[in-house]
Amino acid sequence: MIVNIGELSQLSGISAKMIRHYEKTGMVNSASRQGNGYREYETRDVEAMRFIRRARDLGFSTERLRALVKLWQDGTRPSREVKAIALAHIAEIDLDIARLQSLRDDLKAVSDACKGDQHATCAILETLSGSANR
Amino acid sequence: MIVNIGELSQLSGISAKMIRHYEKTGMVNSASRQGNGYREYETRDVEAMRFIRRARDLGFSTERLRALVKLWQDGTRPSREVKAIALAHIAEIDLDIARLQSLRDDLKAVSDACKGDQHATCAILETLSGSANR
DNA sequence: GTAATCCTTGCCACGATGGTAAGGTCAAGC
DNA sequence: GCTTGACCTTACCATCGTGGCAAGGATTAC
Repeated sequence: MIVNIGELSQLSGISAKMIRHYEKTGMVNSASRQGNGYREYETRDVEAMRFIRRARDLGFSTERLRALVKLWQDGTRPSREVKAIALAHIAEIDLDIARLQSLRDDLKAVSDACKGDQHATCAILETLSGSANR
Repeated sequence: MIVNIGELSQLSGISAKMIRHYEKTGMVNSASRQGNGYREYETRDVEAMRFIRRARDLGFSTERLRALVKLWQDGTRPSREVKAIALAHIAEIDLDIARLQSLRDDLKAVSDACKGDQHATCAILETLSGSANR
């Protein structure tokens, strides 16, 4: 089954634009071309692009995605290497969550101090302008 | 007290680069210039830039930051408007956290299924390539 | 033959920030 | 008075992932 980029896009859920981008930046191998210059893809490429979409949906960065694709293509990799990438990604997300949570708590505290009525006096602005917290 | 952009940068913790950027994009009023073309700032401007830095540290987007600065400068705003911006920001962060948490859980589940040893068989790659979950 | 739909490449945009380059200005030391 | 170094100015480019648009070629359906 040979498909053009549009169909690959539909089959994988990745825009044609991004497929070309992934090719240009070396995430996937360059597609072979038909006589008219159109890229041609076969089943294996559809699988690869679906792989990439699922990994992308799990939030893997381009860099890690690149490594994952490489390992996926290498039938002899130890699963340890794959897992290491996944764990690193999880650790990063945990950090992001903690950071956001702390930010959220700070923000909540600041916000709670503000009455939020029709008066001009606002604890939030006071905190931000430093008149309250220093 | 009149200071140049470098000193304003030090006093506020915002790079000179970004101060110019904020001016160009209308976040703050254009600074008046000295005879030599240098921007000149006074106490009020230092306060404004500190205000911006604190809000930025709390993760406010440029758009919301712009609104906050405006309200800060308007002595007659009802605190309700300020609080609305803060609450919207909090709600957004809550969404971000929930999204990350869900992502993290999915990732953890996928990762846990992988032995992570020296063998090539890898549940993570199988999940991503769709051979396991559909 | 024409219209519609695909494909190609290339350039510009986003948001927040940093880098770098090329040049003007100022203050201090000789 | 001249050099040096630190500061200031503007302008352009880069990031990262994605979309948009434009100009043009190819294909397909009528």
